[in-house]
Amino acid sequence: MRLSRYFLPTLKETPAEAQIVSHRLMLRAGMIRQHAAGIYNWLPMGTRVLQKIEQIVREEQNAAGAQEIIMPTIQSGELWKESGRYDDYGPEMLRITDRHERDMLYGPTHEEVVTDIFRNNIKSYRDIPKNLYQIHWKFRDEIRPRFGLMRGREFLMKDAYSFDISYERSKHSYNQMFVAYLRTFARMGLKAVPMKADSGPIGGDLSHEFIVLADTGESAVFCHKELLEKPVPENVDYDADLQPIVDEWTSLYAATDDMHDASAAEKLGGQLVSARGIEVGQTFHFGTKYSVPMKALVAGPGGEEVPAQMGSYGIGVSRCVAAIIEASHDEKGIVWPESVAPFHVGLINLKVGDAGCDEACANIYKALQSGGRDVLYDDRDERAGVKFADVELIGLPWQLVVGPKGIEKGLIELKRRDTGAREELSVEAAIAKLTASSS
RNA sequence: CGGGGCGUAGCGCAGUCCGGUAGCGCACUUGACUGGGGGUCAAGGGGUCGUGGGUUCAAAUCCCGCCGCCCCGACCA
Repeated sequence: MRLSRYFLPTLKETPAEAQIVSHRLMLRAGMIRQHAAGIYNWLPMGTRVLQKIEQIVREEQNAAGAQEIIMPTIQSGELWKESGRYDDYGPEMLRITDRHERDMLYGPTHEEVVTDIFRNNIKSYRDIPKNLYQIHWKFRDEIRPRFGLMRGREFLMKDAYSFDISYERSKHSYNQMFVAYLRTFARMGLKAVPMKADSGPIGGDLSHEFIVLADTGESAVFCHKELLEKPVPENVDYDADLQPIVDEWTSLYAATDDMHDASAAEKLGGQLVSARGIEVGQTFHFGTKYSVPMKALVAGPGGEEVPAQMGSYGIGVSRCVAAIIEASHDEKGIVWPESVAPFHVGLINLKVGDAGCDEACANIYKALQSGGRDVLYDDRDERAGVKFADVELIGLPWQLVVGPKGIEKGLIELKRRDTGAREELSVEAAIAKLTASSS
């Protein structure tokens, strides 16, 4: 993409309403603009990152055996009356009446709808397990939206729902999502620690919040130091027994504020990490909470009808964008992990109009693109300082700097955003280096 | 919803106390000079001062209502 043609309204100064770093940087880097309290427009730069994250989530969900569907954003209130939540949910649910005075709502979550899909189409234990997920927009009319995307009212969420014949079997579905989450967040460059969560009135131990440590986190969290360094599982066979992996991750102490056991944590001594955390995902087994009232029954091997055992698994996709920035930025701006960066390389032409620079940049631009790299080519007729500041603000992993002095010697500069390391090399060597590894 | 703060040009702000017809920096436009880390010089454009009403010869400024945004709290991916 040529920057001169790209819609990228960067800001030198921080808008007054933005208090936390991710919100500030997203506004300054031209990723988002606020539409109303807790509701945002996603501009091209933000959209690219959001889609990168979405794709990682999608790939890992698919690998774990979940199947993507799309459910409506506007739902019928009838289903919610069936489950009993229409009256329970409260003002957080945005209620709408259509022209025929029917009760509708903008979905804050989709247990009812997915349960309805399930019961209408699945009748036998032979047809399950099933895990259905979607990635789309939810609306929750928060009392107080704040912190930009961190607590918006409208947000992009991945929500998966598993259906099993028995509690024992549903544990496997739960474990599949648990392991998929470990991998998903790691691929985004996030260190997300699974922490025991309050599973509410249902009880049981099958609920975890996946927490990213960051100073601006909304809640206090505590965990064993080792959890932050633990490598995530590779080449997972999701049909195999995943319990050992889950046990390995859940045997070390980790708890959010409301689940914190001070005396247990004390025993860790110097191994205890006490920090703030951002919740980026949650896994939750809720059994027959919806399948019983909504009559989502399947015939078991003996012909008896039993309610499906269900679980739900959420990832705050748009929140992840903010969480990644909270976890990865410096005084100059965002430092994107390569896997979610909107572009791989920022190509800076220091002297637009100089024949040598223009030609070298055009060649590099073309070569990198055919090598599968996303390149943001700063071909604006601007001073060097402006260009460097912008490229660093938007946080691309690599900078390629092409200037007349270097070109005379056949050299350009390659710089990493995260380490600041820079080297001078030939055009060919730079292209080779940037197209070598896949990411 | 309780408490606090803010609304003046795209962004950051001054002016409000003490009423006299709107200003600064950045951004933007044009030209020249420039060119290796948020340029220089010159000339420009852009604002019903959130909104409705009131007081007054006169309101960004004083009074009343409303709307919006931000922060702390209760609530939450």
